[in-house]
Order: sequence, then structure tokens, then C-alpha cells
Amino acid sequence: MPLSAPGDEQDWLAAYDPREYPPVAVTVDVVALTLRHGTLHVLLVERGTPPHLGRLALPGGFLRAGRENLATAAARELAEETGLTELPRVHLEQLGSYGAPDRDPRMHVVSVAHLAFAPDLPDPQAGSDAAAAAWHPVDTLDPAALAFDHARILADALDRARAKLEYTPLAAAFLGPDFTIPELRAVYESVWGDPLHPGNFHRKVLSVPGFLRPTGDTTPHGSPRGGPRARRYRLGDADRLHPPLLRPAPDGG
Amino acid sequence: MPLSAPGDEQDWLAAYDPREYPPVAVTVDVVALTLRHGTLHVLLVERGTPPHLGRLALPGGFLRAGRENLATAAARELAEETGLTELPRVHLEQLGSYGAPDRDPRMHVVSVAHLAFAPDLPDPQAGSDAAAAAWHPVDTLDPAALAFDHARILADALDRARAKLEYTPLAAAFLGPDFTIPELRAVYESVWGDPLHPGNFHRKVLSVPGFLRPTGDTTPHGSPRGGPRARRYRLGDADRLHPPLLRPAPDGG
DNA sequence: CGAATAGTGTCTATAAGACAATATTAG
DNA sequence: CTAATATTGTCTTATAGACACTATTCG
Repeated sequence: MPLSAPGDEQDWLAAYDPREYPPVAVTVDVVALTLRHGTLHVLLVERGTPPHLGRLALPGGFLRAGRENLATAAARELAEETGLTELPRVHLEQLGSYGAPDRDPRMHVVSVAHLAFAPDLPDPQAGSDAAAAAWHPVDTLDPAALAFDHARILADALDRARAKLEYTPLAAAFLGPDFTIPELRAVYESVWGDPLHPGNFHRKVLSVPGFLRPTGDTTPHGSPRGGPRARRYRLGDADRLHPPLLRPAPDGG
Repeated sequence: MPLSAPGDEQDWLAAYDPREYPPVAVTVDVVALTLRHGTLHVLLVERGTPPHLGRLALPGGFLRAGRENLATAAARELAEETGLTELPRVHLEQLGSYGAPDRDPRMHVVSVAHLAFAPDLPDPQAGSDAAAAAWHPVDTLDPAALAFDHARILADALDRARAKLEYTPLAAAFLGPDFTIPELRAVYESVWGDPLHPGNFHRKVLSVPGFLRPTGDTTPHGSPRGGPRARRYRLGDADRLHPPLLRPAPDGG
């Protein structure tokens, strides 16, 4: 219920003037994930200003008030930090908002965090804005190296990513338009951190209706250490996996 | 990355003054769901001021800058609109943020929507703030009667609620501390809108580890139209259902 | 050739759904 | 008594996971 406030706020609401209002800033942050050399990486920038100068942070910035919606702002920030004007084949979704009053020492900042899945993108060295940005492996990343509450946001993003692979075809967002089932399995193994049984995985993904559609051709070569060529697939029309690909259960519970 | 902005914004950021900044308001809205007489209801208020005067809206209001976080603000708004100072046994979680520039005609408002599951609460007539609030059945609600983009928010909330029942024990949040398996089944049937097989449901919920814990006693009476007394249960310690209770598949795939 | 891998077959334990059966209670 | 309901039992079918096997390709 925007701008309708209860009780004692209602009077001055009628004659609303934003300049009298205690300020809240809205920013948009992006947890951009990609796979490089088979391991999961996240895009981080090194902060050039205080607070947390020199520490790593998620790419992000202010919402341009009155001019863009949240998803647009997230895509814009991601494009600026990667130096890519085009971001083809990148999945972008909202993750959640973080609004603790003290999460930024300067003022109350509400950050709307987003989650991006991208195929292997080039190193963000080109643009000037992207100079401080780089891909970092998530498994060797020290959470204490992150500024603000970005370690928490990253942790939430990884939880969400792992869950999304179970019941959506989004694993393919880490790959090109065509891909093989072993490549798809590598995505699941990297994000979930568990090795999967090749044969069972193969049969299972093929059994999900609408997940994969064969292109008819195969890879030109076998895998680096031998083996036959793999068939190539494209995404089907399903936007949910029925039945889902469940992770190996977290032990006893 | 709060307050770290790329390129041309970086200069004036150092000498940041919120009064020079294009204003964005942050509100918190709540989609509060409860079960009354076996049907799902949502808490709505009738707007007393333009825009959308007289139309129905989700309860909500401004985030108190610098003084509260998002979840606290949502709980406060819900308490104010229901007239209840205590909100025991209410599950509250963040749903998502809505920030299209034109969603409120007065200014750019980012609303952080929340989702609440509550046991059958009294009608919100008591407090003055809650005068215009009432529970509305969701299945007979005309989406066009809702102000702003609240129909979309409500639809997203229902999607989330239906999905959450599959893999979390949150159905119990609609019930008291003790409940019977038929009562729990009624929650699933109301939220999913499908009748479930009593026998199979019974066995299935009991088979999920950590979901239900028997209290040892039973209901004092049978159900209104006959039948034996039902055993009472309390929630177990699981916060996820493994394996999940999957909905009947949406037809062909 | 030897090793690694894509893809298929087979078997078993488990789970889901249809249905039946029994016991208990309301009216 | 009759109807409705809680709970348990049984059976069939689908699925997950373990494992084996074949064919293909790299070095």
C-alpha cells in the first residue's frame, strides 16, 4: 500500500513533501554467477571509496528514481560492471531486499539484491567502470572479505541458485544455446558441490518432459580424455521441471 | 553495493546530501493469509485517500528510516491493521520488491512485499487504524478491485504460498499449536484448491521425518458428521520437508 | 592398445496413488 | 442403525540409485 500510512502519519501525508521525509536510499545489487573452468565464480568489485575501502563488494548502485524499474536497474548495473553493453543469454531475477538500518554506516539504505546466471563471460577489463571488477571463485572466497552485508546476500544467492536448479531449467543459463548432457551435469555438480552419477543423470534429465530437445547433431570431438561424441541439446519449452531433480538428501534429516 | 555508484555518480557521492537526491520512497506491504471457515482469506484495507480512493489495498506503510528493518516494519504494519498488539504464531517472510516507476502516480515508490501466514485471527474492528481492514476470500476476489499493482503482488503471494506448502511445514502456521492430520489436510486443500486423498495424505505426512510429533491425546469429539476422534500433533523440528509433498501435477507437463 | 567417457540396460528399494477394510463417533 | 470419518492395509505403478555393459574416441 504505497503512500498510504496509518494514523499519525496520515496528516502530513496529504501534503507530502519528500524533502521533509527521513531519507531512505534504494540501491540495486547483483550477485552474478558464472562457471569458469568448471568452478562457480561471482562477480565482485573492489571498493574505491569508504566505507569498506579496498574490500570486495557486489556490483550495484542507485536506482534511478522515476526512470527505471528494479530489473532494469540490475541489468544496467551488471552491464556497466562487466563492460558489456549487450548481455545476451543472461538470466536475471530478483533475490530479495536487505534493509537493516545500520547495514550502511552513512544512512539507511535498502538494497534490492538480484541474482544473475551467465554463461562464461569475458574478464571485465574493458570499460573504465569495470576496471575494479573481477570474477572470484566462490568456494575459496573469504566471507569476511566482503563489504557491508554482502556475505549474507551471497550466501542467500547460493542457496537460491542451488534450489533453483532442482525445479527449473536454469542450469542451462550457465551454458551456450546448445549443450551436451555431460556439460549440463557439470553445471549441477559445480553448483551443488556433489558429484552426480553420469548414467542416472543422463536418463533423468531426458525423462523430464519439456526440459531438453535434441538438436540432431553431436560435438565435433569426444571429451579431452577420450570417449564418444556427445549429442547436443537445446532447452525445451518447460519453465519448471516436473518432476524436479532433487539434490542428494542432506544426510539424516 | 550500497552507496557506491559507478562513474559519473561517484563525485557527488563523496559529498552526499539526501536532499539533493531524486526521491524514492520505501514502503512495506503485507499479504496476510488466513483460513476462515475452510477458505483462504487475505487481509485488505479500503483506501481512504486518493489515489485509488475507496478501492482495496494491501495493508502497509512507510519504512521508518533509520529505525527499523524490513521485517520489523512488516510486523508493525500487520499489527496496526489487525488491531492486535501481539501477533503470536504468525509466520512472516519477505515476498519480493516492486519498484516500477509508475506504480504509484505520486512518486517512485519501492514496495517491499511480505507474506504472512496466520491462524484464524479475529475481525480487525477494534483499533481505529484497523477500521477499514477486513478479511476477504481470495477465490471470489476481483483482481480489478485492488489498488496499484496489488493484484500482481497478491498473485505472486499465492504462488509462493502454494509452493511453500510443498517443501516446508508452514501449513501448520494456519493452525493452532496442536492440530490433527485432517485439519492439516484441510489447509493443503484450501491453499492448493484440490481435494487430497485422506488415507494417502495421512500416511505421507507421517512419513516425512521431523514434520509431525504426536502429542499423545486426541480431539474430545469426532468430526461434526461422525467418525472417530483424531490424534493431535505438534510440529516437529524439521524446517524443510524431505521428501516434499508435491502437488498433483499440472496436467500434461 | 588402454583409459576415459557417452549412452543404455537391469535390478532393487522406495514412494505415490488407487482402493479396500476396520474401527469409531454423530445424529 | 446409518452415514461419515480416522486410520491402517494392500496392491500396482513409477521413480531413484546402484551397478554393469557397450560403443566410441583420445592419446
